[in-house]
This record gives sequence, C-alpha cells and structure tokens, in this order.
Amino acid sequence: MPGTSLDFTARLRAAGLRPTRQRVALARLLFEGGHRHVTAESLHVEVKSAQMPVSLATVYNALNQFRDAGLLREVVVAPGRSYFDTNTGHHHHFFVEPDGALHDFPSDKVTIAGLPAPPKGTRLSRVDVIVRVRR
Amino acid sequence: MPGTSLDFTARLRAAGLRPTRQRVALARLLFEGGHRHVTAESLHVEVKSAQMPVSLATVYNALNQFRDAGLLREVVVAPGRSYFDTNTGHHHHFFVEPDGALHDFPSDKVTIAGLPAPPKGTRLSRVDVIVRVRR
DNA sequence: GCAGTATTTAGAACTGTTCTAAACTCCTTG
DNA sequence: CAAGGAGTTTAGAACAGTTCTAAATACTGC
Ligand SMILES: [Mn+2]
Ligand SMILES: [Mn+2]
Ligand SMILES: [Zn+2]
Ligand SMILES: [Zn+2]
Repeated sequence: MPGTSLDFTARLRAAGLRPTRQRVALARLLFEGGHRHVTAESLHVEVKSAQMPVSLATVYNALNQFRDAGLLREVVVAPGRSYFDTNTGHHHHFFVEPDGALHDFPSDKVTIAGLPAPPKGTRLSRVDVIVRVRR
Repeated sequence: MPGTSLDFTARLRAAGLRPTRQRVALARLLFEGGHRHVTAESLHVEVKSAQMPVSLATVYNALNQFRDAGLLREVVVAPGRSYFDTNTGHHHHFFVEPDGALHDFPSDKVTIAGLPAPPKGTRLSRVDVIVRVRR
C-alpha cells in the first residue's frame, strides 16, 4: 500500500528520528508528492488546514531536524526568511521577485567554468546559483 | 585634497541624498578604501568607535538608501542577516562558513553556460553565484 | 537668518526564529 | 502489557534583525 504513513515511519526511523504523529504528518506533506519549497510558516498553515494541528515550534524543530538529517536542504534567497527544499540533489534555483517563488533547474546542464580556487585554508562546500527574475 | 569629505558630499548629492554629517561619515567608512562587505551591526560598531556616533536606525536608513541609489548592493547568503556590498559591479562571492566572511571574485573569468530560460512571464534580473566554503 | 522640508533619533513595534520548562508520547524493559 | 525514562511537543516567552513612530534637529533655498 503505497503512500501510507508506514513509508514515512521507516524513513524517519532510518534518519534517527522517532516517527511521532507530528513528524509523520509533516513528512507526508513534504515528501509524498513532487519536490517542494516551503517556509516554516507556509508548512504550518498547510498542516493546520489538513486537520492535523502541529505547533509552529514543532514545525521549526522538524524542518531543522530533517535538514540536519539530510532529508531537506535550506535555501537562503531573501532576507529574513528561510526556504526548505525537499530536493536535496544537485540543482539550482530561479527566484521570482517579488513573489518569493522558487523554481528548480537541474545543475547537470549548467556548466560553471573558471571558478577561482577557494581561499587559503578553506574547502569547497557547495556552489549555489540563484537566477533572480522579475515579472 | 583627496580623501576629504568633499568627495562624499558631492557623491551623495549626485545620488539625490543630502550630505548630512551621518551619511558623510558612513560613506567615508564604506567608500574611501577598497571594496567592503558590511552588515548594519558591523558598520554601526565601526562608526561608533570612530568617535562618530550614529544611531542604528540611521545606519539602516543609510544602507537602504545607498542601496536604492545604486551605491551599494545587498547580498543575502545567510539566514537572518543582510550584507551590503560596496562592489556594485558584476562579481560573485565566496562565503566562508561558519565565520560569515564574504570574498569577491570577478565574474568575467567565470563562464556559466546552459542556464535554462527564465520561467514564462519573467525577465532575468541577476545571476548570483555563491561558493560556500568551510575551514 | 528663516522657513520649510528632510533627516536623525530613541525607543517601540514587528517578523522570523529559538528557547524554556512543563506536559505528553513513544519505546524499551521487566 | 505495565511502568519508567528518554525523547518530543507545546504555549508562550525570549531573542535577533529590521522597520516604524513621532518628536527633535539639521540642511537648504530664499
Ligand atoms: Mn536554522
Ligand atoms: Mn531592506
Ligand atoms: Zn530546489
Ligand atoms: Zn562583493
């Protein structure tokens, strides 16, 4: 029976997180469809309107834990608000201002050549490309 | 007499901003040396310790006005804090985590090929490349 | 100099996020 | 199939960064 909470229970356990009612509900919203970009506030609204009340603090806790567990990645594109991205693979973003909408694009067709070497004493961690667009 | 506040007075006036004592002091700190990346808080500390007390609200006002006038550009790389960049030309950034240090690199040696077309109904505004590195 | 508008300022307000500590729940063990 | 205990949730307080308010002050054009 696909789409069941059993999947998420196992997935959370594998990530070292107890599959609580709240985390399973959030994981289902986040992971059962296609890739998503949410903010804490938007996910909180969503989980509340799905007859599944979860406190805002728990939404923040879960997003941070999911990110730390590698289930989500955090995207910083605008001041004062973090996006969480269910697509943890290599990819980049369009950011539509002023809406705040994020759209993925695959990084494998994009070639970035000529990047200088990291500053002395540092190792490369990630390259983010943010293509800002306007209506 | 180079390095005088006269330069900044003229530059502010040209940007449509009255050259007040506070704005001239901030402009001097920002623009008289090489390119810089500051936060409101860091600039506030700096201007205070230069026997030139300016309120934090004024630092925020000035940074936003300088940015709106095209004298600065705002860089968003970390949640909860904005950087302001005196280098308004085309360039990209190394971001050293967890220090929060920003380093410029020129964009003219970097080639980004294969970027997809902007989403329907949007125009390209800017492409930001952030190379995140760790110690 | 004066008038009038722009600017500055301290402090309040606001937003997004984290913290606190008490209540609750999952899970292991007996 | 209890407890018991560690992990989790929660409301609300606290916090950090930023913006707002409205009264005082400083530029500027006359
Ligand atoms: Mn965080
Ligand atoms: Mn701003
Ligand atoms: Zn994404
Ligand atoms: Zn820069």
